[in-house]
Amino acid sequence: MSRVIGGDTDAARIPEATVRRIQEAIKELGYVPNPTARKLRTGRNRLLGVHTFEAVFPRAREDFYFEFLLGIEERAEEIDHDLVLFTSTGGADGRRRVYRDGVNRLNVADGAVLLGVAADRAELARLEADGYPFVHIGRREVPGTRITCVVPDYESAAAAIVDRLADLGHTRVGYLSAGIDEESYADRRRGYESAVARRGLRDVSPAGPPGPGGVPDAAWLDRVADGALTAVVADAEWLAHPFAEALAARGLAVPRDVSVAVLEGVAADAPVRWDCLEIPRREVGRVAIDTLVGLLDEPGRDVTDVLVPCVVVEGETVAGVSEGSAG
Amino acid sequence: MSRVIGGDTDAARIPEATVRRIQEAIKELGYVPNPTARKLRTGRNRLLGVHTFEAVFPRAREDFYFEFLLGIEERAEEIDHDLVLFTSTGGADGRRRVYRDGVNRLNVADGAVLLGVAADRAELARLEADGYPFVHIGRREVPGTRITCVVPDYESAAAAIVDRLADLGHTRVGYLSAGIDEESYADRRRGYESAVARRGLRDVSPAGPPGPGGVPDAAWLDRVADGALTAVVADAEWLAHPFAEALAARGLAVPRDVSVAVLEGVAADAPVRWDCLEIPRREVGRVAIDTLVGLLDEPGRDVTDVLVPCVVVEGETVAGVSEGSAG
DNA sequence: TTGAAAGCGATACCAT
DNA sequence: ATGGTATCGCTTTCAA
Repeated sequence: MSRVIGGDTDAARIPEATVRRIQEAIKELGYVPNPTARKLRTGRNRLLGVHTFEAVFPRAREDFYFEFLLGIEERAEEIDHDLVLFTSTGGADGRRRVYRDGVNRLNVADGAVLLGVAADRAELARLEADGYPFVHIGRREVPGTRITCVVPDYESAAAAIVDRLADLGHTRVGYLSAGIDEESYADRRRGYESAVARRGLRDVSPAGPPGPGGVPDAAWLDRVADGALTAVVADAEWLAHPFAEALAARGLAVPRDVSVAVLEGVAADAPVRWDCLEIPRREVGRVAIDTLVGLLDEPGRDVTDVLVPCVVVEGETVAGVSEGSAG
Repeated sequence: MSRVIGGDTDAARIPEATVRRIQEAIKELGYVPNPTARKLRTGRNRLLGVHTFEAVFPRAREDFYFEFLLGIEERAEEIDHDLVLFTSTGGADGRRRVYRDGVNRLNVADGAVLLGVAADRAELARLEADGYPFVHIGRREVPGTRITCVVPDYESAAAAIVDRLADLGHTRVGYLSAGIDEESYADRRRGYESAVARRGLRDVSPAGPPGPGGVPDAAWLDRVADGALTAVVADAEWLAHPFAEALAARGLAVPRDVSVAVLEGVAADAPVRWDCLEIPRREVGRVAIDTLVGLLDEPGRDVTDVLVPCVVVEGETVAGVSEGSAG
């Protein structure tokens, strides 16, 4: 009977008469397979979990989760899976946790997509150790653990931007770091540095982290004003903006004297049309689902991080090297 | 052993030593209860389904689903349940269905909250017939079936607005109907009519449905211009607006000559600050969860529709009867 | 080809 | 007080 339900009719070579007989009986009795029992037996449910370390809907209007979820829902629907939203809070601290007094709550779903700005690395490690199939949106590195991440390809994007600067004739460039010790920032920096080396550019970045408000080191700014570099790449808009203002205070203009590119997405209606990245959040969500299902179909496979390309958006803050610039 | 896990330690009067012994064994072996098996056995999962007849996230920015989901997630989290988002589409037509070739897909969850502008009544009826525990947000009446709905209390709200008009001295009032044959509109109308009767007011509503663009019948408008009534209640803002403009064209002003109240929520930044309702969407979401869980805890209970009060928002379009009005 | 039976993991009841 | 066992509904294997 399961053979008929499972659709193995061809493989098992069941007489057509029998198939019809069973199908009629099914209709007659109003038989409905029980997904829970099915899951207990086969381990599959067509349920994919989504675990966010913060509440989703209250923030859905904001960009961070929303676009990811859009892609996740979209793709899940396409491949005929449902989504389990793990919402119930774990501890009294309000932070959401995967494990509630030792129990992995995600277990009802075949696997899960995890995301959140404040992912708990200990929980990720434990999840991996338990062999639970999951994918994390955004790179999270946990020593001694290989977790599968789906990540915007910041490294390539940063390199592409440096390449573009080099193509435009810039030879002395700098990097405005957010000073945040997080994987995605490390990715950007790595892309920048490898491209700088490859193109034989001179790196004239500020030494320390930015001051309060994202204002760079004054001494370094003076060097920039003296023409020490002609282009700058910034981790974030909140770094680029004070930088541009500091330049203006010293009589320099963007992009006339210094080109500036931002390594993150910038709202289309921002006051300055920065050259920036378009972070493919929706696509990342879709890819996360596909990666997760791949993991489920081939449990043994060792999946490395999946990179989703970023689009480089040309704005009004990058230009060719001006004639007047000191060599 | 289940006794210890289930926390029935007090009831079963198990020696403290044994409890500790088992708890240590649990930790030792890394035992983790399997929610699927649990569900199979007990029928409960702490999973609540959310079925929308359209995709949620793509519309999340819009008001319709968003506020409901906010309340749903919030309350589910509070009572320690997770949410299953039923996203996978049913047929090729793109419409989402509960039943996919006969299988009730909601069965993985203990029960479900259904919502959607285009709810499929046949599916609701079948769900009810199958004995699946669910709650519908918004009133849906299906002949021969009692489905539990959680609904904004439009009827009382409409009555309250009429009461307020009566208190302000209005004796001749009218109702601008959207002409939509839907339960929530019927609720509003019923509230209006019962209050009109109770307060002994004269009903001077237009005869037919509004014309294109929500413009009322011209003959009726002329009667209004002649002072046939002093207050109007409208199903929706798109009816109130053309009405006010038609009045203006006839030299009448709102609320000087005619008071107008709208029986739905109006955006706070709307050009006109209508007297209107505040539809408690978030609270409706919360109540839906509580009602559903109540249904699960007491399967036999026959729950009637649950009404969630609307707040009447005072704007600038309702005033007392002016002296000059014809008696 | 078809039917019978074992087992997935947890709970609840009935023996001990 | 504790250990054993039937049961939830399904899939899969093994016999007939």
